[in-house]
Amino acid sequence: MPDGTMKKPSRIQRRNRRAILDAALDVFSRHGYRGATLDQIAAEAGLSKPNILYYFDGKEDIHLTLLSQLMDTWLDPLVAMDPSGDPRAEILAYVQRKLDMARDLPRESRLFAGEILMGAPRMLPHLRADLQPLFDEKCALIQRWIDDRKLPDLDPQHLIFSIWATTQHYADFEAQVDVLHPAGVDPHARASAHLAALFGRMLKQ
Amino acid sequence: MPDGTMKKPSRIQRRNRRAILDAALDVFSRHGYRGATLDQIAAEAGLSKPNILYYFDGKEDIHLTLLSQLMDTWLDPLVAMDPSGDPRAEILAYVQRKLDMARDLPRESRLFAGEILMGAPRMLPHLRADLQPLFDEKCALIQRWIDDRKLPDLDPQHLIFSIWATTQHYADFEAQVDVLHPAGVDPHARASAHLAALFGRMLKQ
DNA sequence: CAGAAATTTTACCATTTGGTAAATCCACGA
DNA sequence: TCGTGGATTTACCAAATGGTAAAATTTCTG
Repeated sequence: MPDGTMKKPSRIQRRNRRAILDAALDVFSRHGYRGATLDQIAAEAGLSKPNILYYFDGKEDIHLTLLSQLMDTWLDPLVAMDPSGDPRAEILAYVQRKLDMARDLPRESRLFAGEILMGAPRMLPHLRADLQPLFDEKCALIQRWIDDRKLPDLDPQHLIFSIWATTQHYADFEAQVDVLHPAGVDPHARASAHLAALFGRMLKQ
Repeated sequence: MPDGTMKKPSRIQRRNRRAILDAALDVFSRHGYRGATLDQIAAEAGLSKPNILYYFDGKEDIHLTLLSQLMDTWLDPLVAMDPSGDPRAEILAYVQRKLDMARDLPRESRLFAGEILMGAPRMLPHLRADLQPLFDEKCALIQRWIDDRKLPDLDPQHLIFSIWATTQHYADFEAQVDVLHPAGVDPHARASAHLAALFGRMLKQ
């Protein structure tokens, strides 16, 4: 059993754990936690069900491993918001990074969205441990910028909520966007310009 | 079997169908389609499982009935956007109505969100039949307003996407908002002011 | 009230699904 | 090359779950 022990993982272990997590990300993001089955994950990973249970303690272990591993990637764009940069440019760059992530990592976005939508039963501790401190820190940073008259008076918390909502919308509600968006135009380019205008105006003195 | 026939439903039928749909809305919105069980719905409705299958053809029938019945309510705020009203006021009023709905009907919001998030497997026809024509109509209306110089140049489609995203965020991602939002302040009032500012600036000439 | 119709319960069933035990296979270092 | 530990498969199991048949009960109607 590769779990529990602190031995360095073998080549086979690394390969298979990666394959399982990648398959699981696919299946969980498309069907949700309850809708996903170990058989689906096993099939997509090219392994047998007992074999994936050789690498993970169970369905919940896979899900939780995914969530924790992806948390860092997910928070990176916010971490990169630089206190020494120009406030307006920093926030607008953050919007674009988040939008790029929605395009490049839609599975990750939907995985998190599904978990939050169901009340974050398995992720609440992670939210409090990882997300909340970062969120508070960046809210305080924006508030400082406001106090220094470098930004107009606005609500840092709800500004960040709106950035999350508008950018992740393109990944999480892709099915709806696809139905409504006219074919032939690049939704990402349009979204990018639209969000730049929306938040650009909001941040203007 | 009350289904199929066109007889007018009895008092008992109306009462029990309502109880089932209300219970189902609760359970589906909290656990998603796959995560919800007929036993849970039955328990919450105060009926036995075979009894709810006397009123509905199955789990999918309940889910589909809910989605269709709620579609009208869901689209009402957009329908109410008046072509003869003041453009800026109409759109800002729409934002507030959507935000109020996220507060007053969070179960409905999460039900739709879950369905869309999973690729809208049971709702795609409804989206094309009900949502798309309305969406196109209102996009055209906003475009007319822009052409008439009553609104600044903006992207109608993505403006509506952003309104949906920011307002529904408070219902769909409530678990996250609850973790991050400071206790003791009314998130709805703050959100209302924030969104009024965000979209108000966007719509200013 | 009597009978019919509608409603509800009891007792099931088949499938799916997360998970396990044990046998088997295989890679790799001595 | 051989043996050992890691990796994989085979054959299961118990619980959960969507659904059904038919009996029993309640409600409605004349």
